[in-house]
Amino acid sequence: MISQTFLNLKEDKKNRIIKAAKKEFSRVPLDKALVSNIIRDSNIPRGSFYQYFENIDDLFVYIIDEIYLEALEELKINEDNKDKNYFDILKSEFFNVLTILDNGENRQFNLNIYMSFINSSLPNSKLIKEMNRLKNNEDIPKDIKDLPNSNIFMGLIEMSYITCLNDFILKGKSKEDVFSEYKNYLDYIKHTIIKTNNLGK
Amino acid sequence: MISQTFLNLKEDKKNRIIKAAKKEFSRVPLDKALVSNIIRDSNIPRGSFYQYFENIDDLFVYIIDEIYLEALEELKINEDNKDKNYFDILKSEFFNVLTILDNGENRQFNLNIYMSFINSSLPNSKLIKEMNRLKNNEDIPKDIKDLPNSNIFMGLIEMSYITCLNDFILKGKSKEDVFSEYKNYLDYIKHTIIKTNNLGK
DNA sequence: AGTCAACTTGACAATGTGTCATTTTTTTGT
DNA sequence: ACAAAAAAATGACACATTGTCAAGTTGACT
Repeated sequence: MISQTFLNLKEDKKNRIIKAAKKEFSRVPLDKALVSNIIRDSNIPRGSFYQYFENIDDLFVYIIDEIYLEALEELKINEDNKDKNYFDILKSEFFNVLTILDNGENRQFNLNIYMSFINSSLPNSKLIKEMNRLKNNEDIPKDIKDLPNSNIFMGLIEMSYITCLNDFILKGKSKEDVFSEYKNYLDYIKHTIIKTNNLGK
Repeated sequence: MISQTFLNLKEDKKNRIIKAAKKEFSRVPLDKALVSNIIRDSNIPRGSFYQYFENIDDLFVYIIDEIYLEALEELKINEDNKDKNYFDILKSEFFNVLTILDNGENRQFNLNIYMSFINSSLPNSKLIKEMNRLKNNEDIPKDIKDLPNSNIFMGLIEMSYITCLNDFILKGKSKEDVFSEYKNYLDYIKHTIIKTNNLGK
């Protein structure tokens, strides 16, 4: 866990460290990130670093939680899901995620974060907990939950999400292309559900 | 590239190196594997290692190509796809892959290989080239290729494959469970294709 | 001014990588 | 059979990185 000592630091010093860390996490994924670079760039002694953080993972978790949880909160506030059907909600949620990530300046940073997520288990991250919560979504409407093959097409929906996100981040496809790809998958799935189950809406 | 010098080595020495390397790649994914461990275990001097291999990736590629390409070849020979429809071929191919991987003794090894694949680009690997060739499968029957939404459900099929492989390797599910999961997805997809396109068979 | 806990610091041991000059072995030409 | 040349083997070395720790500094409170 991050130390109280770090939290108590003067804003200037704290910001220098955060800035240097962001720079390092933009350079490479967590795996390859070096404490040495961060202490050089932020101009703090080695000993201090280990006073503030248990290790580099600790700092990583602090930074991503700070950045993405904030962005996620902001989107939630602006979201209005009344009068939308389930598939439309999914689409707009995906669009929001793309919007957070589609920041030219931070593209490499986001890519490295994504790779770090794949590779590391970061049990202390609030962001990861939040993402898992979203994954085991409890907001699935009852009529869909009750369909005979519910678990299968919920699986297909999740796969589509992951695949499209992968295309965006790892294959560097544009936001527009990927969003349209996601919509196509969802429409196809929705279409087949209606055809095979004679559902309205 | 691996050096001719290594290939010319006496069997005994070569095997010692391969054995030590397999041990190391079973311990951790490529990222974390140490040359130091391999030269200690195989009892060769540091200089020799770098005489034989450019770096540790080089050795890694050699070993996985050796192991998996062989296994892949063997399966191809035994495979008889006559009189099978496309979905059944996909199922038996997936089953074969599971069979290669479902080796209790090498489970950790396989897991680490899989993680290494996700994390590293290994352009010299014949196995990776072969896998990409399989991915852009040209054996898709014409009637399926010509369907209106062909690319979408080909996408769904590929996603199912990757998801189920992930469940097997990363989530540690059993071969049986994962195979049944894969069949469910494929049957669902097949079913919806038939329903929506009125295809026979 | 004195005390004490909290904070800071950089030198250090431990561990790793890749290189290279030197030595040893093998091959080649006569 | 022997010398020269080529190939292979070797380990010390320069350099980089991590995490620790003993010693020094600070500042709040008495």
